[in-house]
Amino acid sequence: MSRQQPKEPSTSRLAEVRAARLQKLQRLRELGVDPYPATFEARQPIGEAREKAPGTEVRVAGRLVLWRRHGGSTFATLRDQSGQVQLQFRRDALGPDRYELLKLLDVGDFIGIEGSLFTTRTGELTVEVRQFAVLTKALRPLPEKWHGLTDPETRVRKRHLTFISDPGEMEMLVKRAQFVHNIRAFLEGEGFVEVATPALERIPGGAEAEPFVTHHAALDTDFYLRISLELAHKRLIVGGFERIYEIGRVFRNEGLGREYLQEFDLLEFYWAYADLPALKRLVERFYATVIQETFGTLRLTYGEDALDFTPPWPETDYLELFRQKAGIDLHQYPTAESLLPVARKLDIPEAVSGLGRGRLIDLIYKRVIRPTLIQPQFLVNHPVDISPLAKRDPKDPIRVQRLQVLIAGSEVGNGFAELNDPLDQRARFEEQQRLREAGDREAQMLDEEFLEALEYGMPPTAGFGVSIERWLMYLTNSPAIRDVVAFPLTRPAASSSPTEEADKDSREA
RNA sequence: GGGCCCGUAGCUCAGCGGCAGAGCAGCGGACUUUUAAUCCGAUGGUCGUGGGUUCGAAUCCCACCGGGCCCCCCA
Repeated sequence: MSRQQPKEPSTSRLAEVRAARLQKLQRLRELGVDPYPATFEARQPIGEAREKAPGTEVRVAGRLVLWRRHGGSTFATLRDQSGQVQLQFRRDALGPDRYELLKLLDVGDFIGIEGSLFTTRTGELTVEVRQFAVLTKALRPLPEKWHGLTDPETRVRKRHLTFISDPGEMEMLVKRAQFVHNIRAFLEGEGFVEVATPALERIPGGAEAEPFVTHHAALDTDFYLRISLELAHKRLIVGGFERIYEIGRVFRNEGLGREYLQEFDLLEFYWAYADLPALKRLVERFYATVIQETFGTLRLTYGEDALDFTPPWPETDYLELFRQKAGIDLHQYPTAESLLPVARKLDIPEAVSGLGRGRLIDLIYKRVIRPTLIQPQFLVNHPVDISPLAKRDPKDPIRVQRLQVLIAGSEVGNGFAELNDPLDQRARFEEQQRLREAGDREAQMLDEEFLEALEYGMPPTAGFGVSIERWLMYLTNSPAIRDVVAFPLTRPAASSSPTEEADKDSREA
């Protein structure tokens, strides 16, 4: 990509370091050493090499992370993903010419080495290097070897440096991979088929959230990025699928916060002919199995709280909860107008007229009630106002057949007996549409295609959804949800910072 | 979007109205079992950006940019 020698920024320490490394690079080439060879054959992971007995020949490769030069003997620390090991280079073993080459290496370079294992008198397992090869010359210095990289902004903007200076950070992503693998394994084992549905939609549905807008050039048409997987999945159920799931990236145009991402992986599954009690049993088993297999235990802690995922989990009644924790009997407040003064009395400034009854209930719930629900539990019997896609409870039509999984005061799973009455669904969309027109940007849009599909008939179906990241955040005791993703969203960096200028110079050269 | 705090060398940090500092890394040198190796020497700055106050600003004030925490909001 870069065509010639990059131009140097005139006045920075970074530029000097880089110039010195470029000179070493040039020198290597003059000596006939390829600083970027294609391969290093027959390498073994350092972690494996460390298991061998002293005297064994090993062949390992990795990044140089520390140098200790002592005249005719040089110690270094070499690291790969499996671990690190000390190297010793000796002038009398390598010969003066090869030993001189070490001067052209820096911390940060990748090298491959061959040598024999021994233990130093201080007990450190070490490879005495017989041969070495440059695998990649690095041009920029690594973060400080002792303090590492602590600036939170740099850590999030330059994730590669975070992983280099703090290899433990990689474990989160490895854990996530295992977690997702275990989720798939469980659902496949239950006969669920993985499907893939479009992220570009004309009408984003299935959740209450503000969507991102994008544009298709050839069609000259705006599309939305999906905010959930739900409506496409239900159309598949209409089509005859009985057990489907997807782990799909969804996008929500909302603020940044410790519990929120702008894009995240949503797991949803739909299960035809299953009712809410069956769903509940499955979800309990699902969580317990996946957690046990990923973490080896069902007892985890989040912050101050000890969480126990051992089934069965308690079941909490939504309306009863309002009576107990807030002293509100929701049956007494059938309209938004009657509920509004109650919300205002609870000191909820966002409660304003124009909001629907459902939003008011949701606000009271999220502000006053949910923070008190710590242990894993099912929240059931939600009012119909806050669940426009769930089936009504035949015994009490103002409630729906829904279950939410709550962990540490947060929603970590949401299941429904899905609404399959096309006329009821149309009426609820129309109510949402009315709220939308009244200014609620998170109210759902009416999706005519979906309604038409429902008119062909969807069998009774249970559905469930959970954010992989939110779930993992609570399981791994992470203070912020961005801690469980590789590259969380950042604002564009200011172009005027010195670091940025240096970056720009090297790109433009 | 609101409140509080932060931004000084590639990295980690001092300095908080009077010459821009240290450690690590880098450069030169000594050193063949070190462990953040050690020792000697030379070097390194748009003090986030812009404006203002002042004889004088990294330091005080204002705005902006970026970040962190707490509210708020969508799993």
